[in-house]
Amino acid sequence: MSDERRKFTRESAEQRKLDLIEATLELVAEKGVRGATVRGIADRAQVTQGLIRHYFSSKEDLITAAFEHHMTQMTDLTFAPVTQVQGSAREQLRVFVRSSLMPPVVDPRSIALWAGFLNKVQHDAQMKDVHAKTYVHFRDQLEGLIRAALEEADMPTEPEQLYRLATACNGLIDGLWMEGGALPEAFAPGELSQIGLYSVGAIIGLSLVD
Amino acid sequence: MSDERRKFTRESAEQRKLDLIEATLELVAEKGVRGATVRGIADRAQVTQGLIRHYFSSKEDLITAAFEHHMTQMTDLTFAPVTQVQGSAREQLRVFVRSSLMPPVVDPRSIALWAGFLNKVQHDAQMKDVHAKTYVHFRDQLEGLIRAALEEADMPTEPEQLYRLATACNGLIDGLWMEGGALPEAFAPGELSQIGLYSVGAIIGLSLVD
DNA sequence: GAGGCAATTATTCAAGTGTATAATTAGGTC
DNA sequence: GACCTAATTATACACTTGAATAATTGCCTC
Repeated sequence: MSDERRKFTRESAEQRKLDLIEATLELVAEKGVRGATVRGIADRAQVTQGLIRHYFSSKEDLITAAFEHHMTQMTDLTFAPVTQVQGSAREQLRVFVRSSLMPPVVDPRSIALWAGFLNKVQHDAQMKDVHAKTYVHFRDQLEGLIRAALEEADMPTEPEQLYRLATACNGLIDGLWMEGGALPEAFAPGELSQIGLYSVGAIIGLSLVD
Repeated sequence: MSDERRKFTRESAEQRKLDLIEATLELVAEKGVRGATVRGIADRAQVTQGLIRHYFSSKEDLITAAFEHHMTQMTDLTFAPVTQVQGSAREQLRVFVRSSLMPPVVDPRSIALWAGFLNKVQHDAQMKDVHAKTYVHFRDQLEGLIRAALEEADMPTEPEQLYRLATACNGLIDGLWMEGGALPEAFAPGELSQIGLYSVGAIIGLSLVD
């Protein structure tokens, strides 16, 4: 019959896994890890629940894969703007701070995912490792940008002091990121970036505002 | 018979509610809201599950009560040290920043609770309201301390600028608080407080380090 | 275009979930 | 010391959960 529909179409393993991971992230953001049920995920990805077990050995496995995918994505999103800047070290630092405090990095969904995964992160060794590595990477990149900007301005800094500056700026950015995502209506567009630039500049003693 | 044990003992409504709320908070911190089941909560509080319905109209109701209890407790914990200081405005600000970045305010459990409740906060109007009010209260108190310290130092500041300073310091404290709770082993005791004092001082232009 | 096999769906299962209702019993009152 | 009522336990129910297995079926190969 001409109106007979395929009951399903086959997809490549990569595509199907990606579909399942993205559906998982949506649901984790909405309801947390325990609220992201295999049936809910399958529905969201428009497949039946049995397929999940075909691609992932367990729900745990899928959750871990989704977490790693998300962390990689966030890292890429955060550092992409900087790699496209050819300007001075100060300009690179400015771009980094600004883009870290704007959409799409600042986003209620990101916060919801961070919160949704935290329990797992605190209990699962593998996820804890990924989380710590991502944090250290972010902090180290920031420290490198700060060091370059200070050297460029003829303000060489002791390693220990540099560590403190980077930790402080990292905390500031994370805190503003969190507040921007948790209370989106509390800040005007660009406000967080402005506050971030001013404050990072104040902390490191090198103004980042024009 | 002399060895016959009471099958249960009656408690006042306040005590039982508090027991249930504390058991709830423990489980939310450990497993999130959905992982805090009525049976698990009842076990933890050493009662049977039916009793929960006797004191709370639903699990939802208990969760909300636990959240409000926790937020009140955190607020008290945060502001108690300041109220016991009679020193200068600068000294009060120092105490506030320092104690906000030390145990028991900085604590993995607090972060876990924050994360565990976030989903509910984002979806439940009542909880969103409590959350926003707590945030605003914290920010306003901080702004007041900053204003007083700056006035005391003969550095009067425009309201708009003051708002920006308070938001930045608030973000900094929240970010360091989050990192201290999420990565406890990454910071030595007192390290976060030291970094916080230095950075808040840098942001507001009034050193808080001796 | 016929096989064949892996991708996908369909069904089943035991355990856990919140809620509702019935059955006990502790502990104050007279 | 016998009520007697509210606190507490005990039991039941309908539904959801992750996982396991069986049954289909799309699509590539020859």
